[in-house]
Amino acid sequence: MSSSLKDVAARAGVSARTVSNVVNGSARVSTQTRQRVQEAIDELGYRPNLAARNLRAGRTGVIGLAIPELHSPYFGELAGLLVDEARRRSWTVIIDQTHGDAEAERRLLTGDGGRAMDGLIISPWALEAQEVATTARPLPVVLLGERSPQGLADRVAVDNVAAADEATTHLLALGRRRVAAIGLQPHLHNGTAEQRAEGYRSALRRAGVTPKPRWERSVTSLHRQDGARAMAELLDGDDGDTPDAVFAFTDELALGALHMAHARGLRVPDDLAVVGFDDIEDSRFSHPTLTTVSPDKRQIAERALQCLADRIYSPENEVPALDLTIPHRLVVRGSTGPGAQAH
Amino acid sequence: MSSSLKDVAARAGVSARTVSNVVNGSARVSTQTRQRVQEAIDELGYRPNLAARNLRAGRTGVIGLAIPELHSPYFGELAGLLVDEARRRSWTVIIDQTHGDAEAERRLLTGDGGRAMDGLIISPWALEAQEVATTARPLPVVLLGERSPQGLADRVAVDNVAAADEATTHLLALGRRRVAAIGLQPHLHNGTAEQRAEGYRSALRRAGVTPKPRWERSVTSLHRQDGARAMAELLDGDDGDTPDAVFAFTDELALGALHMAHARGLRVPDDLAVVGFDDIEDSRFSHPTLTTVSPDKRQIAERALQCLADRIYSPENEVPALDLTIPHRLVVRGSTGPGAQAH
DNA sequence: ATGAAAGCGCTAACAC
DNA sequence: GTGTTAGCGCTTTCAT
Repeated sequence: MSSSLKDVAARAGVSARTVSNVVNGSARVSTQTRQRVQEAIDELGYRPNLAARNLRAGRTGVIGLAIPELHSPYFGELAGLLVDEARRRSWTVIIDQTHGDAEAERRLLTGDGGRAMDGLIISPWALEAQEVATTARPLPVVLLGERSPQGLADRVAVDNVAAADEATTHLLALGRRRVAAIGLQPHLHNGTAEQRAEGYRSALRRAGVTPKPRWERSVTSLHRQDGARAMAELLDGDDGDTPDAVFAFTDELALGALHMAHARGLRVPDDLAVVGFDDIEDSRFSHPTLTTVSPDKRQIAERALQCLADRIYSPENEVPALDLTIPHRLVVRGSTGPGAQAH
Repeated sequence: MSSSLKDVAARAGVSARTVSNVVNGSARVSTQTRQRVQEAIDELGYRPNLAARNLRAGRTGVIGLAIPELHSPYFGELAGLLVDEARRRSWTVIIDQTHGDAEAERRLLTGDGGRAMDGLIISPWALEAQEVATTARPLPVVLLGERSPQGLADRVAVDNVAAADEATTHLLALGRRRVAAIGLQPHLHNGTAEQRAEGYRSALRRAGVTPKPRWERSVTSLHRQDGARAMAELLDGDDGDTPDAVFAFTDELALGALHMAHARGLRVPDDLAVVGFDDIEDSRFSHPTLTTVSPDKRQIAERALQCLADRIYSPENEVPALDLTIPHRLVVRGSTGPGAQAH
């Protein structure tokens, strides 16, 4: 098997203590001894055993990342940024996909891993934010997304209501009046959908447009095919009152809607203007390119890790839970670009 | 702090041994004792400490997953499947993004983690497969992708040459003769690009078409913008000899090419037929939908985990390294669909 | 500047 | 069926 600290000590003719000091660069060791120890380390190919180190230190250097789905572009991009940022801080990331399942979300929180991690970043779908916060205790947790833990834990999110309002207002400013929304999720008490719907409605009302229930389409999940299906429902309306604009609550939904619009022979943006939410990579290359709300994902990742670091390294600072709002901006592209002005 | 096995033992009035047995369900324990212990566990909210368990058992229950980039759809989808499959086998996954950087790839192999994992799944970009295999020793490793470790470790991949040949042959069968390729990476000695180029050329030759250097476009990375740039180069050819078909080595490249073709006013598939590789979700909803080579990703994930499990749990079986070829199929969609027949 | 030794929480070999 | 005990490899007080 592989060699231990004791082996190194024996080989270098010093005590374990000294080897430990060399490895951790902690106390002062004479240059001569250090060199001898280093040689022994190299010769033996010694690697400190993390399990033992953690057992002693009571800290693992590992954080958990619980995310609904890795394959969706938004979460894929976010996970990538979070992993990189964690690495910068010398943390290892264990990742888990919850698929929005309550049991799966609880699994990590109840420490199924057994103090296997120092902290957790979670984007809950099924669980109430408050349940997440209380269940996790005393594990430091940062929540990502719309559901507020009401001061029981740190949270990082964009202002969804404002962002949805902006997106809708943008469509209205083009002169569109029959503005539909795709992405409600009444079966989930999902803050995301609710907040975006709220922003959508408030923008309509401010413009003097009465929200129309038929134009608010629900979806089961947030993927392209759900968007395509919802778009089909909108176009199949028998009252001939089809929308001239759509605000989709995610880019994936918007791309699905775009797909269906093409299939039905609609011209985008002339016949139908479309706005999405997330600014995933695809949206910059779709046909037409997609106007979308762009949250600052990098900042989400950085702030989330910063919060976690503060909780882990300074638990004694009983700082009240933070609620960080990350900036976003509306990126105007082809799907509402030139040609989108209503006639 | 949290309670230990010893605390539980004291509270239940039994020895540590018995508690351990209850927790692990190992030896037989009288129903009465078990119940008493269970109560103590519940009351104290006891959770076994993983670090200690690992230290004893010499096994961590953790596997590593080293992937170039989480944000790219192909790797995002694959990572999702791998994580789910690992979970099914009760493994925890620590994830790392290498960004195709040699140092980053080596980091995990040299056990920077310090036996922090029982095995590793890696999709190398920078490192030679053989270096990966030898550096990792004695850590069990499964390689994903095109570079062969020459029997030094297990590998799971699709037959790239055959797949690229099929894709190209499909374009030729439509009557196209000016078939370009996008995605060569001469600066990387990347098996992927080389093998796909080989399949592309062999298909051309078999059809009596002489491969033309100008039609083989190199890219820096494999993303949409690289595909768009390469497409622009092809269309900017001053000899008027522009291609009537493109085989892109990844779907992302193909989608970028599609984007540029639209921008230049080309009709796809009429003016230009396009085939990609990977079958990412976007390709089913792009405009037009993308014909692509679809590797069986789920099977890649399952087989990779199976290999790893065999090495970890039965290291004594000195089974020679496996080289598993995963099935793929050509999925024909709009980008080479009706209308693609050459005139 | 270095050594000796205790002990982190757990499992398993050995008793009974 | 259950108790006792010896470490797993490391860090860290207490000595020297």
